[in-house]
Amino acid sequence: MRKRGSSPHTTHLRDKFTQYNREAGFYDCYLYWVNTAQTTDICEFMSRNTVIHSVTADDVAALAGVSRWTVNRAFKKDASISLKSKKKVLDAAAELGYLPDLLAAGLASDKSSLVSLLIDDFSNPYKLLMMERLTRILRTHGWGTILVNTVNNDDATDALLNASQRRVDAAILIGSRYDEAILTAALGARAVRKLIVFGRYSSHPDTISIGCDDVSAMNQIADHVIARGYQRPLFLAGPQTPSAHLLRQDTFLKRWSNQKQEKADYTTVGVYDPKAAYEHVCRVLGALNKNQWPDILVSENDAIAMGAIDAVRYHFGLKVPHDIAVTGFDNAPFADSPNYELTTYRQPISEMAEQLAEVLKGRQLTQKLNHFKGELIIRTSA
Amino acid sequence: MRKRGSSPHTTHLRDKFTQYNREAGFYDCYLYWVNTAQTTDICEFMSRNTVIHSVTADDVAALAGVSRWTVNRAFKKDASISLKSKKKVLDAAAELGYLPDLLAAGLASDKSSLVSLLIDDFSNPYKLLMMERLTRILRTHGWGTILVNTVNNDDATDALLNASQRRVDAAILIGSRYDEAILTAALGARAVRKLIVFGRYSSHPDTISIGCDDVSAMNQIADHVIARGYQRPLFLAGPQTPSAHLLRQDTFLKRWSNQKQEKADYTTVGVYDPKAAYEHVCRVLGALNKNQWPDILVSENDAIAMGAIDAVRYHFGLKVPHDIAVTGFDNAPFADSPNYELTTYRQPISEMAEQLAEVLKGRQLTQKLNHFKGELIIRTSA
DNA sequence: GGTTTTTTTGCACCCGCGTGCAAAACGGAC
DNA sequence: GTCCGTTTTGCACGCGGGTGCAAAAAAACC
Repeated sequence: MRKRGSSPHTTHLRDKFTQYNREAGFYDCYLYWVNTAQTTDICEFMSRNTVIHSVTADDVAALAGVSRWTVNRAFKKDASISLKSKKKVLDAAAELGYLPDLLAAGLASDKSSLVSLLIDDFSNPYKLLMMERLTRILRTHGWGTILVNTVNNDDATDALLNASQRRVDAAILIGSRYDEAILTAALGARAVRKLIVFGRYSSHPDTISIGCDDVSAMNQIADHVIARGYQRPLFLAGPQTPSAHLLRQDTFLKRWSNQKQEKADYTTVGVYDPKAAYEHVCRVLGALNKNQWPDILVSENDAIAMGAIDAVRYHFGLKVPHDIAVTGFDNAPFADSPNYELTTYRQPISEMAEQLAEVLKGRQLTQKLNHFKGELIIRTSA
Repeated sequence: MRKRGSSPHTTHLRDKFTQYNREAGFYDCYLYWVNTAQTTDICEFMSRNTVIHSVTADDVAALAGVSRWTVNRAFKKDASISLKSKKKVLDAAAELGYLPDLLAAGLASDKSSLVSLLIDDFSNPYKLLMMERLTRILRTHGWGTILVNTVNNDDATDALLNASQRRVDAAILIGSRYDEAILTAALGARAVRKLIVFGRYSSHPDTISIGCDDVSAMNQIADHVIARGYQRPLFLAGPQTPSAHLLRQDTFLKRWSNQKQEKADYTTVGVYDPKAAYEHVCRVLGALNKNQWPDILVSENDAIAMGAIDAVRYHFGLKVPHDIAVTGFDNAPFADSPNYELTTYRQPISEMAEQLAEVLKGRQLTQKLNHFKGELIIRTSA
């Protein structure tokens, strides 16, 4: 595709592009983009050029009259390079439409600037929000995000292997069911350099878990439920993975028994999926005498809460919160829809994602990675 | 990290791993995995080993007593290699826990086996479904998916540049607002080798668009609406991008006027977002005299339809479908929720994703990439 | 067994860039 | 102009594996 660094080739490229140089603003926009990683009108820049790939640092070096390594430095911040040659290089690069090849860079430096994001659960709309934040914020810090689908639990290790083949800098788990075995596998094999559990507590050693302070959050919810005078809560729990340690559930139950001197009940839905929650709630409430019914369903997250509301409203024909109230957790998309008006707790995902970027950079600013404070959002569902 | 192919090093690795060999089933599982790309219990395999990275083909070659290139062939299907040496190599590889490095392979072969998936819209739950299918199916065909967030339109070109830096084999657009400029930029600059618009029609030349037969689909919806006897439809349109060519909208309007000898009305929501649709419907219907009200809202997709239903039900206090009916398109998550019970059209995304894989492999089996047939799903909303 | 055909194997060279170090250029003081 | 300290620049070598071809080995044939 490209004859390497051959002088005629370079000359050819040069001829090809010099026609564009006369048009004003061309360089500026390119340089601006390179320097700031902001887009002004690169769009225009790109459409004017016909070959952007297969231009290597050698080509640029030849055109700029410097060595390849100087070209290199021009694109690397904090590199020792004189302003003069930096300008020369960037000019040449702009002329040729050169951009460093991240694949080669990754191979050479053993840093792929890629992370893989493992998700095992696409039925929870909250994941959409997490993906939006994570991809956006990680990219501003230079990381690409490989989305890995592990809906089958078996796939998870497979995916991890794949991740290791791609030399990702880290694997981020935002799933709900990952168990010890997977974590151990990933870490034991050093398939990934860093294993990060995001938005969820993990007690696994060597795993970095970034999440909000579930205890404080759940206590706020409990206090709210108590303050509103509810008497018979039923906690709807999600997947029972050992590493998550049932943190939200335990916290709620403990708080309740401390405050009310009586035990609160709970039931395990097992999946963070509105439909499953719907059916579970139908079954559980259906099996109960009316006088044993809860007056509030405290859900481990919004996905469950939504299913619960649907069940209360459509299966039993009752009113939320009048007959049975519901709380959630996450402030997922649709939580604010008029169908749900869910009282819930918002995790500060953006902050958490920023922290994640710091962790990836190796600067772990704080040890308190699981104590982000979010906010209780009170709507009409409870 | 690793001394390259040095004999003492290899011996060291060998020592390190031979202890595991005695345990039964170890090889088998590894070999099985390598050959079938299926996971049996690689999990266990991985956790037993402590170094999986930084084992190169050279190490394996040394251990197996063959050349590095033979090792290579053992991992490449359809390669010419004798069964005997393949076994030798795979045994050695299993012993060392070797896996080929995709980064290096990508650099050498100029195929990264990576695609980037550009999304500009995280508020439509349908995207969740598309991501699930695409990532899962592409992975079975060997591609990793880089998720690129382009919520800011400006970011799209930036993202495309980034994609080119990563040498992705293709960029897949599943956004809603990508306009000509971006497509042209991407193609003009050859920033990406292939530009694929998925789940949506694109008239742009050089762009491969894979989608269902919108015309046939929308006609089915129109016929259903007519058959049910609705008289005053209002079409709720999404973003007005030139390349999408308003296919669904035009189809519906045309069908209606052909069948009913009168024009149907439409209004432009502009975004595929339930909230925006909610407000838009409130505004539009609010400005109309009751006698001019539509009896059915035909929506360009489910995201809009959901917002429309919410507006009808909660803002105007009316019943769906009794007062105003609603149809959608996509059969997105939540379309079957009791809140919506949306009559909609399901696109065959799995089939489409398989077709995408074929396109990536360069075998474009059919020219009819925009004529997948889905199915009309009739629920209670219309 | 000798010869031809086919399969299998080995190898030089390349992919595009990073790293650490040594040489060169620069700049200021005398 | 010389000397010395400080930038700045150039370079050999490496990252791990892919490609096409030629040599070697195996198989087929007479």
